[in-house]
Amino acid sequence: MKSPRDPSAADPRHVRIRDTVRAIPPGKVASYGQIADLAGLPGRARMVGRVLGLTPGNASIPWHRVLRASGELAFPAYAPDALRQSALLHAEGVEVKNNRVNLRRFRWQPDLAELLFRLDT
DNA sequence: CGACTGACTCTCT
DNA sequence: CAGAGAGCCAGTC
Repeated sequence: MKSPRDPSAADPRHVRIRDTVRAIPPGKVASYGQIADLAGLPGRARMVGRVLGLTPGNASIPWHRVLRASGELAFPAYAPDALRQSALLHAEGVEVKNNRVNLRRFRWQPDLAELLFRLDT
């Protein structure tokens, strides 16, 4: 029962973004812009960050697998969120060095078949 | 409607 | 490779 004054929860764009982030497999990462593109929202990288920020930390969404296009974490090194994020990444085998990840090694690059399969189900 | 802000990205130096 | 600048877009005031 959501009031009509709370559009964010029902915004189809937000839903798409969260679904796409959930499609990132463990041990892999993606950039904000990449998620926006895959979600059918090119140019909305900032919106991806916004949605993740609105999402409660206890929600079942791998927010830690999303980084900047440079491979850097979106938070300043040593910030609580950055420490938490790198810990989660390390836990699944992703190396975080100097607050950044080597995208050449850990970037998630789904082909069309994998993408459709993961977004479906 | 205009000004500001920000879990962004690209280009140029 | 670090910094500066500009572009972009949704949300807030």
